[in-house]
Formats: sequence, C-alpha cells, structure tokens
Amino acid sequence: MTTQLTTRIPQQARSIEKRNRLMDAAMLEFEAQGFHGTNAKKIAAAAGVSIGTFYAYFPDKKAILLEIINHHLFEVDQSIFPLLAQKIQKGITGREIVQHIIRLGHESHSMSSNLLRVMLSMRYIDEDFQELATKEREDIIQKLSQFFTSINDHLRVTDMDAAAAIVANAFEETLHSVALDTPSIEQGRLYAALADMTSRYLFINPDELISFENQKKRMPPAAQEPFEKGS
Amino acid sequence: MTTQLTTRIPQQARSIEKRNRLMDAAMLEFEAQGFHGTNAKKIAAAAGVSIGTFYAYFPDKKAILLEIINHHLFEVDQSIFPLLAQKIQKGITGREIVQHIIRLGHESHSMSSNLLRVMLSMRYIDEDFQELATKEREDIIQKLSQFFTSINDHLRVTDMDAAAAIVANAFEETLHSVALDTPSIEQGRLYAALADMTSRYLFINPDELISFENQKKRMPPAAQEPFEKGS
Amino acid sequence: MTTQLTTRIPQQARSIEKRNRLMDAAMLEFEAQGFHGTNAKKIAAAAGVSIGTFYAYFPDKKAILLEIINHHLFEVDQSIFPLLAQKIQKGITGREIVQHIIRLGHESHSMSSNLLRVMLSMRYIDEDFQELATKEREDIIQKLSQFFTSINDHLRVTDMDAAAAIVANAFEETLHSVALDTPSIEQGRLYAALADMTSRYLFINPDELISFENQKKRMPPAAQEPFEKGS
Amino acid sequence: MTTQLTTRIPQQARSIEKRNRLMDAAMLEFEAQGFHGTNAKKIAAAAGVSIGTFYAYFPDKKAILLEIINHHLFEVDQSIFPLLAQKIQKGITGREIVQHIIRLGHESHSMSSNLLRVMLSMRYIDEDFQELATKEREDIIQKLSQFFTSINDHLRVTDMDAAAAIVANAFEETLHSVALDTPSIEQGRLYAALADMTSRYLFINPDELISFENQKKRMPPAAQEPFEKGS
DNA sequence: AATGAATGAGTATTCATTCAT
DNA sequence: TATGAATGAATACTCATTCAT
Repeated sequence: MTTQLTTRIPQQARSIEKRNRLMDAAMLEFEAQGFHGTNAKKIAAAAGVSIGTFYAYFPDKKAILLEIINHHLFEVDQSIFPLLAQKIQKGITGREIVQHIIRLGHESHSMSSNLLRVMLSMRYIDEDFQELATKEREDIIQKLSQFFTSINDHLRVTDMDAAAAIVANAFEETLHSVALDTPSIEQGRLYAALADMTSRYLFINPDELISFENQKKRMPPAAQEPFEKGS
Repeated sequence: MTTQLTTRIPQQARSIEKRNRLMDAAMLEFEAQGFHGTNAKKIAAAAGVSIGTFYAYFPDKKAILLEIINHHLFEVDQSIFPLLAQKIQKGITGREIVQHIIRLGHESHSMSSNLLRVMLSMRYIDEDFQELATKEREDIIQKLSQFFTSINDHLRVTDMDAAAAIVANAFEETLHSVALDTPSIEQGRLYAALADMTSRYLFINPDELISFENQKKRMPPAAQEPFEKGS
Repeated sequence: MTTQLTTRIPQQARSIEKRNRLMDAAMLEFEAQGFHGTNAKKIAAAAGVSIGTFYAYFPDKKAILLEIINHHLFEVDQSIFPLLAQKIQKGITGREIVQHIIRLGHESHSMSSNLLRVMLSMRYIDEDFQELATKEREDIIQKLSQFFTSINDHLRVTDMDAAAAIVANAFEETLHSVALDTPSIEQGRLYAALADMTSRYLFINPDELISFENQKKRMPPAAQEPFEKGS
Repeated sequence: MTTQLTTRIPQQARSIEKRNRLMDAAMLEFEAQGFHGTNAKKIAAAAGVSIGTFYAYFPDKKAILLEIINHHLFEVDQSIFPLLAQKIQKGITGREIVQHIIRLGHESHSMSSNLLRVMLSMRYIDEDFQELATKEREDIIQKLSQFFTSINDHLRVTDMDAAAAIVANAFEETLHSVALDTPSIEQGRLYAALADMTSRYLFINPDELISFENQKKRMPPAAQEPFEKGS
C-alpha cells in the first residue's frame, strides 16, 4: 500500500518554484479543507497551475502531504534542536532543562492547528504517515535517552530508554492538547505541572545546578544529537 | 458540518436486532478497511440487510461509527470504573493506585487496534468525534481531579486540575503507544516508569498507605464518579 | 489481466430489459465507433440509462463486448449447426456437404462487418477474447473431426484433426475476407474454388453420393454435435 | 481519419540514427505493451530521446507502427521472395513448390508473436493498416496468380485469381495459427495437410516434375515478381 | 418495514500535443 | 535541432442517497 515517493526532483529554478507553489497551496488547502476535503485539482487551481502539472510533480495528494510533513520535520530538526543545545550549557538546573525542552517543543508545534490535526489523523490510518511518525518518535526518544545517559550521575532514573519514552509521551500529548484544544486550563499551569512532574521524575534534585565540563565526550554533532553545546 | 444524530431508535425486538447486526458488521468493516475504505453498501451487505435498511437506521456511515464509539465508551464507564473503585479501598499506597489506573486503562484499550486507530484518527479531523473525545477527556480529568481532592492530604500537588490533566495525558499517550506500536521497549518497563513518574509527582510519599474511612463523603455515584467504592 | 465476468444476473424482468437495452446500445456503439472509440458513458447515454446503471450491470466496456460476442456465438451454435445437420441427410455428395458448410458459415458472419472487425481485432490483443476465439475454434475443429471420422470410409484424408484444422482455417479466412473486403473477386467464384479445394482434398470422390443409414451411431446431440440429423 | 504520413525524412546520419533508435524502441514497446498500452512518451524514453524529438520524426504513435510494418513487409519482399525464386527452378514437383511457399511463409512470420498480434489487430480496425494489409494481400495474390498462369499447363484449376486467393487465404490463416496459438496439433502435421490440400487442388499431378525452360518469359523482376529465377 | 435499482455529480489520473528555451 | 515542462480535455469508475415497489 505504501506510496512510491518518486516525486520528480526538478533541476531548473522555475521547476523548484512551481514545486514550492504547489506545496504552499496544498498546505493551505489541507489546512482549510482537511485531507479528504480537498483534491489534486483544487490544489493545482490554488497554485495557479494545471492538474497535469500537479501530477508531473507529485504522484498523488498523499505524496504532497508527506513532503510537507517531511519538510516540517526537517526544519524542526534544523532549527529547534540546535537552539536547545545552545540553552543547555553552563550552570542550569534539571527543571530549567525540562522547561527549555517544553518551550521549544511548543514552538515546534507552531504550524496551523488544522494542519497539525491532518498530520495526527493521518498517522493513525496510513502506513506511510505512521512510518514517518514512528521514525520521528524513535529519533526523539533516542536523543533524549542519549542525553540522559550523558548526565546520568544527576538522574534518579536508571532505565534510560523507558524514561525517555514516557517523558516524550507526556510532553507530546500535552503539547498537542495545548495546540489543539480550547483551553479549559491555562497553558502556563499545564506546562508548570508538566515540568514539575518530569523533572521530579528524572532528576535526583531538579533544582541543583548541572555543570557541562566534558561536553565533547557527552554530546555528538548537532542535527544528529540535538542537545550538543554547538560546534 | 456536524451530523444530526437522528438515528431512529426502534421499538421492536426485531429492529433492535437488525440495528445490532448493522453495528457489528460496521465494526468489522471499519476494523478491516478503515473509515474511508468502506461504505454504507458494504456494511449493509456484511450485515445481511439491504442498503435501504441501513439508511432507515442510520443517516450515514459516520453516524454508525459515532454510535459504536459511544457504545464502547459507555461500556468502559460501566465496567472499568467500578472495577477501579473496588480496588481502591482500604490500605493501599499511592503507587498501587496509579498502577491500578494504568492496568484498567490498558484493559479499556482492548478493542481491535485498527478500530482504535480509526477512532483516534477521526477525533482529529471531525467535529463530532472531537466533541466526543473532548467530553470523555474532560470527564476523566474531572474524575481524577475530584479523586485527588478527596485524598488531598496525601498529595504534594496543589493545582488538582492541572495535575489531573497532565497525568491523564501521560497515561493516554503511553497507553496508545503500547496498544498501537510495535513495541521497541517492553510494556512492563514502560508501565513501571509511567507509574514511577506519576506517583512520585502526585504523592508526598508514593509508598505510604492511604486509608479511606470517609469514602461516602469523598466518592460520588458509580458511572458518573468512577472511583467510588461501589453502590 | 483477465476481466472478472461478475456481471450481475438480474432477476426481475425490468432488469433484464435494461440489460438488453445496454447490450443493444453497446453493439451499435462498437459498430459505429469501434471498441476504443466509445466508452461506458456513451453506451449508457445511447441506452438511455445513467453511467451508474451501466456499472451496475457490467464491470466495464470490455465485459459488455464479451457478452455480446458470447451471445452471438451461442446463437450461431443454436441456429446454424442444427440447420446444417438437417441438410446433411440422405443422398448427398461430399462437394454438396462442403457447399452447405460454406453457405451456413457465410450466414453466421451476417453481423455488421464493423462489429466483426472489432471482434477479430480484440482476439489478437486481449487474453479474454483470445480465449473465447480459441474455444470456439477448437469446438469447430472437434466437431468437424468427429464428422469426418463418422464418414471416414468416403474420405481420402487419414489425419482427421489436421484435416479439420486446415479446412476450418481455409473456410475462416475466406469467409472473413468476403465479409470484410471490397470484393476484387466475386463471392461466387471464391466459394466455388473453396468448395473445390476442400472437397477434393477430403473426399475420395467428391461427387459420389454418401448414404447416412446409421446416423444415430454417427451423430451425437444437436448443439454439441452440429451435424446430427435432429432429435 | 487516415493519418498523414508526413514523417520527416532526415538527411543527416545522426538523424537517421535517431529515427532508427525510435523505431527500435517503439517495436520493443509495442511488443511488450501492445499498441494501446504504450505511448509516445514511453517510446521516446525507451529510445533515450525527448518527447519533442519523437514528434519531430513522427506525427504520432500510429505513424511509427505503420513504418515498422512497412519496413518489415519491405524486408520480406526483399529477402523471402528471391529465396523462393531460387528454389523453384529445375526439376521440382507441384507439392515441393507448395512446400517451399509454406516454409518461406513460415519464416516471414518470424517476428515476435506479440508484434504480429498488434499488426493483425490493427488491420481490422484502422483504415491505414487495413489499406496496407489489403495491398500486401493483393500483391501476393497477383504474384501467385501470375505464377499459376506461367505453369498453367500443369494445373487443374482454371480461375487463376480465385485459386490464388483461396490458396493465399488457406496459407495465411494456418501460418498465423501456428505463429500465435498454443499448438494443439503439431506444426508438421498441419503443414503436411496444408501442402496436401493445396497441391492436390492446384496441380493435375502434384508429384510430377515441372520444367522451367521459358523462365524469362514467365517471371518478372525480383521484388515485384517474387517467383522469378533471380538476377 | 424492507428492498435494491437507479442516479449522476464527483474523484483520480492519463496523454497527445505544444512551445518557450 | 532538441528539450521537456505545461496543458486540460477526456476517461474510467465510485458512492451517497432516493424512491417506486
């Protein structure tokens, strides 16, 4: 069932521009109408190109959504993780680390809430989106786990993988509920509670300063290992 | 866009049986083909009735899925919550309470994983399903919050609503990931970590015994207030 | 590649009438526009029904052509072969037998020459039509071969199957060329030459009378064995 | 509907090479996918040229198939007929002549059976292919007729044109059935029967030697008149 | 109450052909 | 000459819904 991702990669600048026009138009369409509420024809019309052109660049509307999401995840990897690595440097407490992660996680969900809905919906019912989500999730868990291991003498948890998984889960669901729901509880209270729960769980003393002298040993290269101090 | 829920409620036993046949068939169809992969005709055929009969009982295929989910949530309310109330009685620790909640939460997700996927997917993109999910979530948070208030002198948290929300979130995401994903980490380790995180967050001393002398004052009626001792 | 022949077989008289209307309309369309020149929509319009109705009765336009051809072949089996059996009775010469076969073969190609073209074209490029044509051909060869065996003491050929095959081939190509081509040679001359060639090949003496006393032993039931005398 | 055959005839060697590359690629495509299963784009891609180049050399895919067939017929004329003329020289019997014709006819159908199918299919439904086939057929019949006239004192038939037509028909259908069908009867038996039928029909005595003293008077130039002795 | 034939707007996709580069 | 991006009419097929029986 897996869709072939043989979306043509055009050489000319004009082609790239058309591809981007299509992706932008598709994003707006998915946002406004949902995945099942729009189609290739509408997207092409919104991008100001013919239906034939749409199919020259993307095999179907699923492929264009996959690309949009891939692109978004790539940007998050490129922009969010390095920022996080910057923050986590000298004297910082466990609670502050967790707060930074939550804050950047929040920013990484800054896309239109309707588009986020479409993404989340698709990952439950389509193999390709599920695979993408699973990879992303495993990547995050692995990065968290490695980071935890690198500051292991400040932590009370010992099963790093399980800790990374449930902390990631707790973050994810709360971030989504903040991004999507009409807030019955204010964001600030939720995030404070979330930071309290996770930092208390992870750290021996959440409010003790953590020093990062041996960073190089602990932290691998940027995009790969997001919590690194920087080059 | 919200679908009218004017599904006819038939009086005769024969009608009820037909209605049930349709719902069972629909469940199997949604499980096997997903929401967008099946249609009223297939469901009617699978139930052994005509398409005309389908439309006599349900306005469209969305309505039948809504009913299936409603029915499932009602059953969880009826069967899972009373069980939980039974467990939480005399001498029990905070950690044990959390473990019971996780265990029963796990059991409440015992439906086919494909049907769970369909449900989760729909709640992101359809108003009616979203409303259902929001109600369910608010109900759970409210029950948790009330319960927390009732044992408030054993707890370290003070913002009960925020605590209930983030604990519910942490539970929900991990329960879903266990129910749906190919497990890269064993269930046991995940649930242990989850219980550790939440009980340590909530309770002053997670392993201290809690006594429930004044239950009646603390616990409201069964289905409504799931943590009650019983009728 | 073989198309499923799950064309609905309707019970009601009205349905049968609609089915026939579709087949008649399709025949006229194929005749006028060829197979690739028409489509389900045009056929439905010509039959005065909606496109949805077309697809309720036939899976695609190929299926309707297959049915048309099947129907034609069935009619030929039912009407032509019994006629032939009638002719070949008492005192008749080998040459006259061959002439009767040619005459009835000619009549069996009385369909519109354009429809014949479509049929002949399809059998070269589509598995299903090829299979149909092959079955029909083998059936004819087998019937001829059995008939030859039954009058074996009047024949000079000994390899009955090979004789049946090449005689059938010689008939077929000439009948088609008469039915389809602008005649550069008159039909009468061609058929006389054809009868001369095949009767001289098959019979020891093409102009000697053949008696059929023991017909019942020689001839099997009608549609199955076309050269039988009758029931 | 007849397609204009204004396919550009390029002068430069490079152009001729490109033209040939296109024809070769088209042949393989038609063989593998059939006429309706491929298109100009695929053919161009298979030939390693752009779609624009395809249209520079051929007006459409029908034109390229017409050229392929024309080319094939020309080659048969050039290579098969002279061979036949060589064989039919000194002391040879009527049966042997017929056997040679069958053998060379067989060889002339040595193209891929799928390509033969495409050709045969097209000639029934497309005017241009029909015209080509009719010309080829008339050419063969005319050559046969002339040859029969040239040996007229050995023959029993008198209507040379009709004889040539039905003999050509008998040959053609059997050659095609051998080239295309899964053989239910072995080739050898079929060809023996075919030679028996036609030689017995044509010749007063099929096994009597025929002498060709006055060849020059009887046989015209090679490609035009295939039964000539040779240059 | 139950049936299922009928509808036709709607969806996804293709491909012959052009033309600016 | 050669390229290949762009076009959009056309095609095959689906399905929610109605309604006469």
